[in-house]
Amino acid sequence: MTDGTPTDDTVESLPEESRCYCPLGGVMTLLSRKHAMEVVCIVGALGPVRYSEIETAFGEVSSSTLSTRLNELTEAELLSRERHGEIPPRVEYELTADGQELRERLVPLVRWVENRNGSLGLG
Amino acid sequence: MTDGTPTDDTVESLPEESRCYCPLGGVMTLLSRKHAMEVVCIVGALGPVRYSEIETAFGEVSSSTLSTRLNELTEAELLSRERHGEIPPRVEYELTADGQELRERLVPLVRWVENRNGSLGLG
DNA sequence: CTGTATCCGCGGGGATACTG
DNA sequence: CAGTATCCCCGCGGATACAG
Repeated sequence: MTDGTPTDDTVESLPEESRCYCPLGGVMTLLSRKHAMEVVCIVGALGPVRYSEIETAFGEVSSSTLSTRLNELTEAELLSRERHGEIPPRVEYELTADGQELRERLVPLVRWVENRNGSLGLG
Repeated sequence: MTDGTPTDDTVESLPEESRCYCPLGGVMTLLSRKHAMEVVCIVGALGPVRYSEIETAFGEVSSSTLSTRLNELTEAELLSRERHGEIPPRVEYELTADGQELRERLVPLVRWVENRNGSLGLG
């Protein structure tokens, strides 16, 4: 999208041997951790955002967990951490280019899930 | 897609208040469980598929875990279970209409992740 | 073949306290 | 403010045995 990566994966166009059924590691494992997708969405939606703002956007998440998630995503280069290093400390998180590409794939999924949560009684 | 649900969620068109940063429950929690997304992809890719075929498609997954995942997804009406009830028992899993909608959102995500796994050393 | 039942270990994640 | 360190517990998920 930003780099010419093909994104026209309409399901109909996928060949039988679409390589879906292979062991997914790394990022997929990361994304399966609690609140990981939400963090990506929040940071994407709120733009450059501070730690406490993310914390507030969540109703429920402990600081340790959020911190861990943030580090993992930053480590995976999905998030960038910018320190405006003075006192009081000011740090801003933002999606990297890769993070935005991820979010583009995440948003349709999340929105679809939200709709289902609403229409059925699954939430 | 099959029912007129809007699917044109290009990120650019999303307003600032895109409701991404809300507590996601139910299906999202389910999808965050181990191998859940893979199961959806496998069943989608392999069409009506038997238990043992799914088990084989995974290199590593215990029968209990697979069984649990299958039940959860069926319970959520993302999968359908069809019993051709004789002996030997023959059961086939298939995506429901909802399951296919989900898979449509999952495939771009999964494929993108796979590419990253390949290009970086994250897998 | 298609699962379920049981046991159990490991680690994810919450709470809390504390630091730069 | 922006986290990290620690403790601890729950529950996910693997292994195994067994059932319809």
